[in-house]
Amino acid sequence: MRKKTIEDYVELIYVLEKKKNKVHTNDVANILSISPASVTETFQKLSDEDYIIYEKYSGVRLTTKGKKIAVETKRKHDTLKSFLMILGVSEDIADEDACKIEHITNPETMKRFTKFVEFVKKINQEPKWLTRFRHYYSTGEYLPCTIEENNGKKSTKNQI
Amino acid sequence: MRKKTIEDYVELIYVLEKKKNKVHTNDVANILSISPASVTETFQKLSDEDYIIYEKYSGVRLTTKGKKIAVETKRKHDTLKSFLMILGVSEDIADEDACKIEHITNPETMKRFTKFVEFVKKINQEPKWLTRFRHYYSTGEYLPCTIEENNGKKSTKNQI
DNA sequence: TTCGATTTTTAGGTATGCCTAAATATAGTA
DNA sequence: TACTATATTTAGGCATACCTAAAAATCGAA
Repeated sequence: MRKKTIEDYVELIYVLEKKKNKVHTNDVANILSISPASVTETFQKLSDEDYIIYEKYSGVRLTTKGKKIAVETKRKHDTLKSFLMILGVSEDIADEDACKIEHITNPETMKRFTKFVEFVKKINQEPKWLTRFRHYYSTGEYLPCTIEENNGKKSTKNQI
Repeated sequence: MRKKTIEDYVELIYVLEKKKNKVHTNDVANILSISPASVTETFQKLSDEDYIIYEKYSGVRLTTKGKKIAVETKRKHDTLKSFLMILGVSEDIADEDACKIEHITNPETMKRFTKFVEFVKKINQEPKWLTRFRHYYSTGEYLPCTIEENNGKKSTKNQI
């Protein structure tokens, strides 16, 4: 796997803190699939830079600064995951890709994604255009938007 | 800037080859904003791994293998850029973000993006739902889809 | 056709994020 | 409480992608 960023660490610590109070070297090492020794090194670095409070052998907690980054990153992650799933990406892959994309996108791009997710979720059902997209994705067939007229017949007059 | 991948190099060489026949150390160094010495190192590595044909002091060309990667990467780049621009991201930022995202997304995700771009571009005008999305983005106001009925009046009955 | 300017390569160095092995601290149980 | 198992840290090492300075090759103009 790619090298881990500060954001990866604080986001993970943030998630684990909800369950465990203190987050330990081994917890992080197992999840990130790296050696505990490497986690210790990074804890020292994150502590120097004031993202976490770290005392040897006793686990870590986020500082205010660390928590801020964590919350922002988690929010980006969740938005990206929703965004990808709206397009039909499976949950596992959406989660993986969100993990990678969350660290690199421009704030403008991120804002577009956020608004897009909001836009799609404004109404309770799946929007018709999205249903048509899914149909196009799986069959290759492009259906024009058919509209239920008052008389119950369909029309292709007003394509949307 | 982040460390450059093999894909970054071959994609750039591919683009430059169209104009220059042979691509030189300095061309690449300037564009990637790294020292010519570093480019030489990477050329040696890419040559060892059969992505480019490299002879000292004489520039490089892509091999078949290198060109294949380059074309794939460029296609991903172009698709991502279009995708982001459809959502309203400005061209410059779309280009930058495409550069980063192109290296990391799962093929499934990439396929969804590709199909989405196709879907939107199937018809000549901007789809109505997309117009409504842009409106929502810039004003925060969620307009339900209004349909021109045969009698010329608008209705919000059939929301799409 | 030679010589100065430019390009490219080589040599040597730095920072970082990972590793393993060994040392040390802590925790749980007898 | 003491001992063993587990968790953590330290020490030393490796690979990589960058760097600068200096050497070497090439180019182009007089």
